[in-house]
Amino acid sequence: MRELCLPFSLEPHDIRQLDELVATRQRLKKGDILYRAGDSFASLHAVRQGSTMTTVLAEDGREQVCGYHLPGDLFGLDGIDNGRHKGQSIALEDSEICAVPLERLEELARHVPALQRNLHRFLSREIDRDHNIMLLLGSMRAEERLAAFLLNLANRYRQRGYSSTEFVLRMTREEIGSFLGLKLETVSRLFSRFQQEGLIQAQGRAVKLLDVTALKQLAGHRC
Amino acid sequence: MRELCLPFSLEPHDIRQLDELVATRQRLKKGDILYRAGDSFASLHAVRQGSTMTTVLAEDGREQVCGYHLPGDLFGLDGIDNGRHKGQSIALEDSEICAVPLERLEELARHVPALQRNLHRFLSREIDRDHNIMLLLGSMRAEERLAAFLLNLANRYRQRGYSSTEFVLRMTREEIGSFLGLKLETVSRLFSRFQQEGLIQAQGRAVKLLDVTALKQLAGHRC
DNA sequence: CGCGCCGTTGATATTATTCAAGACCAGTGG
DNA sequence: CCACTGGTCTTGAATAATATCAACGGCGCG
Repeated sequence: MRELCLPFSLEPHDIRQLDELVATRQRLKKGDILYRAGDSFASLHAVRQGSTMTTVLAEDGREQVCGYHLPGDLFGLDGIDNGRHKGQSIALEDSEICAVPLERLEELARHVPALQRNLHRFLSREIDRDHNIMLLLGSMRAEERLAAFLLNLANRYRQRGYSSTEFVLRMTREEIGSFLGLKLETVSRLFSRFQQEGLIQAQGRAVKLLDVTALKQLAGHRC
Repeated sequence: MRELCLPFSLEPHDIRQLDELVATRQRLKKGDILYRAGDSFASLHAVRQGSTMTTVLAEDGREQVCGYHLPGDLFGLDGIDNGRHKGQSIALEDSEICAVPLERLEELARHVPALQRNLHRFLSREIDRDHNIMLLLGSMRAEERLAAFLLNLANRYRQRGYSSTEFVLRMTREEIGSFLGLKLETVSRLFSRFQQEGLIQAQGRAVKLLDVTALKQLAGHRC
């Protein structure tokens, strides 16, 4: 959990207590579902290894990808409200996920103000993140969305000490499309076009960013 | 504050303490800005009378409406993260807004588990709400979005004891368009079409829902 | 009373989707 | 080892949805 936001600036003693909370450490295979809509909610989840994707489903079956989570990310907060998950979470590759029981986390937060604050910070960041995605979905064109998506990934890989210009996507074109509010063919065409224009080099899911400046310009400096 | 979610199931004594927190009660005129992006953040806000709209801005000036807040709604949680608001909030009509200092709310939440839980519930609901908007923006067509928007308002007016079928919008066509990821002309055309088809009756911002069933069908039962 | 914002509507342009065909690729079983 | 298969990805052509540009009417506010 050290890499997560929750322990930030906590006393060593409190960090130890927080570590003890992390009850289960679950291994998932690619495609495994961690929870479904309607499942009872009890814990936040943290990616330790691998990656996951969270989605919401409409009644008519349409699906919207809401999040793409890399190691160190915390997710699965929908459901605090009524104790039932609203969306679902699926492993994009073989992954290891930690569960943090909310009730015990709240208990600890009551005694450790810094932890309480970090938890709120985290929830607030999640809301900010969603607002940015709403901006993306509501007012950006297809090419701008993909550019923003790639730059967002670049930043997150950099933060984690990986190459920010060369990485392997774990989502299919269709999943990326769902995340960005586009159809898979549109995503595929954009990858081809970006490549033609020398912005990226891509073969399948392996991507290399060649012209980050141009991508930033496309994305409106939003990343 | 009684109508808000925070006091739900709290002891009278704790509710009194919560009431005392509500420090300022601010009057805003139509168009007044409550806070701007970058302003320092210290309080959550609650609508007591009137209505407000929260937006996020892109560097290039594009604006996305993220929320439309009616009396009883709590908003303005962006900014817990780093103490600065990420978006801005503007009054859509003459309004009265309460401020709830976060620090004191957190202090109280540490001693009142039910309040702590309600606060988390609220943050979680906000995230769910955003995910639903992402679903709307990412996978629904223009007419479906407007139908969902109108039904969402209908529900919220019903909850507040007002007519759920007849209300006055406080947003311009352009603001509705920004909220729904559409251009103002598209919104205007949809209002006209819905009227022609007998789904609604509208003149300007005064709206009457005539065929809620059909609207629900359009929105994919999402409301 | 007039000015400016707001809303409507039409014609046209642009963007993204849909439908369709085929290539590629990894994993499986013969 | 190879052929097969299902899922994924790419690409083209046609189509549909929405945006853009433009003009005008109306209402409300000063």
